[in-house]
Amino acid sequence: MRRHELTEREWKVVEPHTLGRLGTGRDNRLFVNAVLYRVRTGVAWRDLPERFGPWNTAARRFRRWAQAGVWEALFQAVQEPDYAWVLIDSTTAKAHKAAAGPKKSTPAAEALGRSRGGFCTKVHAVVDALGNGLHLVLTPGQAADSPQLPVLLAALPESPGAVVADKAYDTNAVLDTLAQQQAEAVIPPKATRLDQRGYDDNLYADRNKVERFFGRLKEARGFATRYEKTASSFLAVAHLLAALDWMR
DNA sequence: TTTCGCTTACAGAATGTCCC
DNA sequence: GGGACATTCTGTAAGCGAAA
Repeated sequence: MRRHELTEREWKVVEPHTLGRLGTGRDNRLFVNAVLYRVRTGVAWRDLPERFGPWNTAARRFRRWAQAGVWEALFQAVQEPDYAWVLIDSTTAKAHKAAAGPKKSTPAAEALGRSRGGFCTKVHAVVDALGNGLHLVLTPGQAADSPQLPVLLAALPESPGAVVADKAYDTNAVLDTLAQQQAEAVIPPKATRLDQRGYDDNLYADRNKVERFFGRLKEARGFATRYEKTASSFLAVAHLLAALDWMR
């Protein structure tokens, strides 16, 4: 087995979710390994090693699978969440110049925007009590964090016991959402709040798990820097990495 | 002669399209 | 699903004329 390739155990999990008819097309495992190689090393599609076949074919197949929801389905299938509490945060991925969105779309529609650090995409995530990814959302880099919290929670099949997030999420709208879901808000109040409400600081100390989740994903150069023009392709990269993170 | 500002051409990358 | 090629985008370098 070469570096970056799927282990036997990982392939057994991934294989049921792959597309393609038997007897046609190239080896699905070889293809998934090609995607992993690219995502983890950050090489351009056209620089894909020859052992993976024509780069163009692999690139297009990756997009087809992304549009068919294969990578997202895999991400959802591997989850065995602990909803005792969830942690929410965001990170930014600087966009490579080649990631400028396709002409038929707009930068905002492809989750691209200017922020500190330049042209970038913001990745919002909710992870379970053990620090495993549950749902991911992309927005342009300048987008605020707090409006995405309800979006992330709405994607969960059940309401968590508590939600842990940093001060950026201390808004009335967020607190209302959590109250409606009967989830404890473990969010420090902003310094400007007149009501400096208390929160469970022991649980808040657990917030590093979502930071570590991003850290693990960012070990892949293809996630730390966005090379994809479309949001769907970049989200597919994130889904694949988050799925493999569950198998670690 | 140098500097500035503008335009143009090109390179390099991901994605789209046609056809099989 | 695959092969070949086209399209579209940004950054950069080169070319050019005007002004200092």
